[in-house]
Amino acid sequence: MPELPEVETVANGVDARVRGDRIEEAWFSSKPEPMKTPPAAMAKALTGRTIERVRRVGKHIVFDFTPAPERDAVQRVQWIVHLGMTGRLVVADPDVPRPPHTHGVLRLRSGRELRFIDARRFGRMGIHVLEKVLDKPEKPKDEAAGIPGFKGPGTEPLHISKAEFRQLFHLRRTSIKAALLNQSLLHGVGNIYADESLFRAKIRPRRMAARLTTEELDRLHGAVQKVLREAIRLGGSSVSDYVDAAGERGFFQLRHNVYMRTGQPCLVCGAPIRRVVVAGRGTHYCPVCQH
DNA sequence: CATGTTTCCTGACAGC
DNA sequence: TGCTGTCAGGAAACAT
Repeated sequence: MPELPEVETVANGVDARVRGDRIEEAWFSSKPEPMKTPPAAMAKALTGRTIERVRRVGKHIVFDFTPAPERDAVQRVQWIVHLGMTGRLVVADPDVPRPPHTHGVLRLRSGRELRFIDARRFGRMGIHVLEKVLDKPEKPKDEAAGIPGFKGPGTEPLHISKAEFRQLFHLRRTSIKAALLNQSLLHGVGNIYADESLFRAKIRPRRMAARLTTEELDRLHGAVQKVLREAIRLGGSSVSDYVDAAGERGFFQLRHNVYMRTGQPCLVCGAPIRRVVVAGRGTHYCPVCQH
């Protein structure tokens, strides 16, 4: 399931393939509304735009378009895609048959197609309208993220400082696992990387966030960043059917210490990995290494 | 507001 | 073989 490293991999792959390309035609299925923006309105907003850049914000994929003064005067937009659980963005030649559950197709000037495929339809996409950007030419208030326009709900885990990280969690009266999954706090950590980070920080998932010591929070901060960076380097984790824009699988699943390793020996101490449900999610941890 | 619970959706897989 | 039932899980909607 796509979390920050997978989304980053997909966004980079799509960017490399469609940057500078022009959207000649857009189509979206009108199945039980997988979109925040109605399909027809979204197609209209995208048609004729030239893709300037594709990038990741939290678990969202953001499409920026090259300035088009006349259209922008009416409304400047970005296209936001969330892959949900099984969503895939794939660049393909039109003669390659569209797989089942294809819910969106952008026909590009290069002749290729950008396709959105999503079996479970937990994915979401929509048009993000930027506010009056023309009047105020891009004040770079978000220099760290370097991003005008769409912002995720929470803080970027790769950029957050130790102090900020402590502050985010130290008053939370909920399990640290639930807090890590809360996207309005940290934006991008999902079930896999929450479990893997907690293992590396040697913290049990059910511990209440507010009861963690400063050292533990600092350890967790380091673990989250390390795990995410390493996963990005390996192209993400391919557990169910995740693939990048070229259809390639990632390799971080080979480095998992606990996720989906229930009953198997801990790679550090040999104790069997335990699985419980926390915050409604399957949660994996080592009962010996984690306290 | 903060936190917990339910819902959406379908492929995969267990059990008969 | 083929059917039925259960489960997974991100995030929004709803409930407490």
